[in-house]
Amino acid sequence: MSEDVSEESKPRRRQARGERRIAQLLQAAANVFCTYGYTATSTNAIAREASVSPGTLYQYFPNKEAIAIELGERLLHEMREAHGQAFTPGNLALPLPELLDVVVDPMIEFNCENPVFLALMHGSEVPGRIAEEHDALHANLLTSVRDVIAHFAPTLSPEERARIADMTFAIFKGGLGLVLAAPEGAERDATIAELKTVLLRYLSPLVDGTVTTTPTR
Amino acid sequence: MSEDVSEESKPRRRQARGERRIAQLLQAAANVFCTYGYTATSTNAIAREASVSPGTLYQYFPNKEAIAIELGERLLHEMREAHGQAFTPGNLALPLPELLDVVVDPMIEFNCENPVFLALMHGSEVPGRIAEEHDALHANLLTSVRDVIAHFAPTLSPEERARIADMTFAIFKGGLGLVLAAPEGAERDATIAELKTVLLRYLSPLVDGTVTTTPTR
Amino acid sequence: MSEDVSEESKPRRRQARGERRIAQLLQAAANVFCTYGYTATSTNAIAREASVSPGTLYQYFPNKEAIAIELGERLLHEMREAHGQAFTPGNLALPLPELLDVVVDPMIEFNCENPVFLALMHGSEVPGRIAEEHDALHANLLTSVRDVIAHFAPTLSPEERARIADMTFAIFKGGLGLVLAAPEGAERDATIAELKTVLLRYLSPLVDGTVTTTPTR
Amino acid sequence: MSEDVSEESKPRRRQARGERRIAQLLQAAANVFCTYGYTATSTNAIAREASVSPGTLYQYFPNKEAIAIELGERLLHEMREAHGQAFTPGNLALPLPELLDVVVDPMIEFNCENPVFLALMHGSEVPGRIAEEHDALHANLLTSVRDVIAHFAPTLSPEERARIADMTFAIFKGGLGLVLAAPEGAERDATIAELKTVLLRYLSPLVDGTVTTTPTR
DNA sequence: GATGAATGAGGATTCATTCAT
DNA sequence: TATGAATGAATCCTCATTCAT
Repeated sequence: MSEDVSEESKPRRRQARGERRIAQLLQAAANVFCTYGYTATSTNAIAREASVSPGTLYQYFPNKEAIAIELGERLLHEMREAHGQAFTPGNLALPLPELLDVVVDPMIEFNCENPVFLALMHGSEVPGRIAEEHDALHANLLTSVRDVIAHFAPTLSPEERARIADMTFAIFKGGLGLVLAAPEGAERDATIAELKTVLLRYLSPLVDGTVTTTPTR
Repeated sequence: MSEDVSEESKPRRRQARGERRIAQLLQAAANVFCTYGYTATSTNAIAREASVSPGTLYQYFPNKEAIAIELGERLLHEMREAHGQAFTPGNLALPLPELLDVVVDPMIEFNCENPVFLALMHGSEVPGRIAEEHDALHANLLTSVRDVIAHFAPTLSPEERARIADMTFAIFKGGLGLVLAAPEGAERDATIAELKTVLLRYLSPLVDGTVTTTPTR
Repeated sequence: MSEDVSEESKPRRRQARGERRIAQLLQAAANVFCTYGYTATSTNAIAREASVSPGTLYQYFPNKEAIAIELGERLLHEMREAHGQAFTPGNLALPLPELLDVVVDPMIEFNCENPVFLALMHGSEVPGRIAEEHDALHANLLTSVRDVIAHFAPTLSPEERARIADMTFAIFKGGLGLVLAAPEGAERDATIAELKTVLLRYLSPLVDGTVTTTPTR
Repeated sequence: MSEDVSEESKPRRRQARGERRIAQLLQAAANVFCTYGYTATSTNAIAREASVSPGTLYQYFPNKEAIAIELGERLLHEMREAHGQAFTPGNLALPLPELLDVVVDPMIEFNCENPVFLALMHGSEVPGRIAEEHDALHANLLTSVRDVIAHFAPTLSPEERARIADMTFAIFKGGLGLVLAAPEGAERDATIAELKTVLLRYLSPLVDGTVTTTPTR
């Protein structure tokens, strides 16, 4: 009798358990990645942090890279969902200083709450040779930056736009590192403000579209 | 017998041999660090790259970290020796654009020739928790940046100066990553120019000393 | 409640269901054993092949060996049922060439349809140290061979008979391997014929019972 | 001084040690392969049997398969060196019974002393899908058998010769299994004699070249 | 019964480091 | 000094088996 009652609740509960495990493992992975970096993190360490056996981890992920990928994708989703509206047309119409507030603040906030995001983007620490998984995050965010740049400076050549977007993103990542390294409170806030200053000074000459990329030479 | 002949020449030769070994090992380490990153580099790989047995490596370095430290120190020395005059009083009197050329160009050049330098600074990719060895490089270079900042904007509070120096350095590192990632030639040159543009726009408001750190708020 | 309705129909249905499960699992095991060999086959792989959860498998078999044993027993039964009449008195009266046809052909056919049978007999590939499960198959079939030998050469000592039976069986197994390895069609048929030739030439001197076992010495 | 004395003796001694280790590891592997079979043998078990650490094993062999391959090659060499003259022209001129003695006896002897040889040939127990490493042994020995067959029955078609060689080799392997399973002494000798009987009866009709391959059909 | 999550010991392999020569 | 053999703990990953649901 009771077997027939809820033909779906049982599998659902199972799935729910599985989902919880995955979330738990990803959270654990985030912690360990943050503490030791992606490369130095072992799957066993993740399992230990999640208080599960190594076998359990491998029931949900085929290897460490898959964990990083899934974690990155989820964070990206989360970020888009939480702060995706930052790039809406209405905001794009704002003057640059306000736009920076509207765009940078939520990004910073999100990264403060999920410092593993930056860790994943730093990824395999090899400079100039970024691994696939982290590329995804990179590429995805870069695209957004490019779009904003394109909106503000539509007359630039694609190469110039790409270069400016790369640079903007590099600045942001660098600044974000400083922000995360700063103790929460006034110091962190000041660092955030400083980062916005950099971006504002760098990008404002582009706004009217009359400035060439390399004015110093 | 031959040990008695010249009580100094042999030790000296030994020292010379040792120095060559060390240089050889450090060069090998630089290569492998660049290719695989610090964490993923094994001491055996370094020894192999140096065409030396693992035992020999451990005769000169107690562990992997010591190699990175020594490598960093030597690079720092080299850099100071090659481009240390950039910070001489004469140069500091230059207007900012010229100063940037004079300071940034050699730094970039040096890093293009020694890409391992950036690799070491990225170091253990962990954000906000930089390992000892890389701290040294960091701290050392930061000090230089701070000095320049102090020269240009002597009225700033130490905290502001530190913040600006940190940010400047972060920008430089981020830009340097882009430079190294760009293919040599026009693209790389443009990236270098762009980096200088960022720095110029960021720092020029400080020059006359009338600008506060956070104009956007 | 519903348990009281028909005290037999439900258990029976259950037993029937159980039987189906067992058959399904054994079939799956046969497939996987054939493909990867007994040792390299995992119980999880069997369960997957049977589209069943690992837990279900263990509800019917205590471990991997039990699966092999049961599979062997069932195949033995099947074989006896399908081709057991080969050894009936009427057939034993046939002259050797015809008897070989009558005995060998169905055996070959059965093994072509159930290649796992040979896999089980090879079993744990260890020579001279055959595992329990496979021993059963072995012993059982050997007995049949011995009986036929005894019928044809009743004057031989038990030891000689045992030796000849062992050798006959070894030849058959070796030949069967070649048969299964040969592509179906003319090549396989020729291999079968060749196997019968071997057996005929080996055994025909025994038929009149006047030949000793070792004529070459 | 003493450093210069024997510039080769030291490396040589090292090489000698390495060679000893390799021999020791191969011997250990042979033991374990014989006891548990190739598939069920773990590299750790081999290392343990050789009383060395797992790391040591991997200094000499990249993986388990490489051990099996090297072991097979060495055994093949050894066999050829010890009993290779069995196939010399002079022997091929012998009548079949004598030839069998001359060929089979040393082979049997060698295999009794190196039972791992058969274990390697059984290899991955999968029927009809023999792994590469074991193929080498197989192919190599088969070639010898084919050559002898070709010498005795030059008029046969290549297909028939191949089939007869395959069958002869299968018989030998099967018989060899029985020989190794038999306790040393009279019983083993009788088994050897029986194997030769089989081969003699199977192959003697071919000698005059007048017999077709499949007389029963 | 059925499921599939969970386990943890074990297997292959690597690596920082030590040691005998 | 230099070598490279040796170590053994640690890594990634699998698998037979158990257990809660």
